[in-house]
Amino acid sequence: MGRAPCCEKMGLKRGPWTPEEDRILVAHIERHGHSNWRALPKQAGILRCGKSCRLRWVNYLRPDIKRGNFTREEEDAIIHLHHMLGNRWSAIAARLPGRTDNEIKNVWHTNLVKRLEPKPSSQANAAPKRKPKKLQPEAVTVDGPITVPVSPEQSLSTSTTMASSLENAGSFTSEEFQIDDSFWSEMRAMTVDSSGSGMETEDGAFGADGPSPQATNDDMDFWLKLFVQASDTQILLQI
DNA sequence: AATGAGGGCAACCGCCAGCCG
DNA sequence: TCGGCTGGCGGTTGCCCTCAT
Repeated sequence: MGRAPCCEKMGLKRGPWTPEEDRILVAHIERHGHSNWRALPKQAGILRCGKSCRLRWVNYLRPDIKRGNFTREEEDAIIHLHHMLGNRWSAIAARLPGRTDNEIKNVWHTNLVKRLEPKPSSQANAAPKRKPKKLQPEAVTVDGPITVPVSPEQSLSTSTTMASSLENAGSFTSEEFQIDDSFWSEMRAMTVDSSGSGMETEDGAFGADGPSPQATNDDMDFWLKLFVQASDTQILLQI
């Protein structure tokens, strides 16, 4: 079958979206929905291909998208989910309300990969060459092993379903495994208890030396233990 | 103040799976 | 059952911004 012609072959616009294009797209979707992405640009009067419109909407214009920096909890969740799901960014994004797969993918490749890379000992304590582009006001790092989100709404405060990831790990179903706001409170409290596990450190979730294979196993154990412990108050587990 | 390097992120590309006629 | 169409996904690219020199 023939591949659909791309934007440039059809004389359609490419590249960054203008505010005007954004406005038209949002207005059209709010009015008519997006039942057919291919027909949408023509109906809305946008000189873009449907794919481009969809991407723009999904990754940027959707009203439920949470802009701004990732909290430490979110980053830890990404690391954990990636550990279980691999590069299934959409599956990971589905468990992080307000975050898109593209955003998570970017964060993974720009921040978290480095965070998880084993650091050479000579550089382990070296100052970063560059300062972070943006500060993260919503994540307060303290001297101890704990980080505390300032705003629950900016962490994973909305009801977060981690069911599918756990389904992949086995034993759980969507209906049986729901995490709500207090989950992270539980987690933080337990993080203090399990400070010996090396999960949370000032430098990162896996300790300043990065994850050794053993650390990776410990990480898995940590999360499993965490889920089981949390089940007393918030989570129903059926094993 | 100028400039080169590096990082972050939006957008594109190409493939795949599912739906429908 | 088959082929075409569409939406969705993951990988990659390239521009722009920031920082160090």
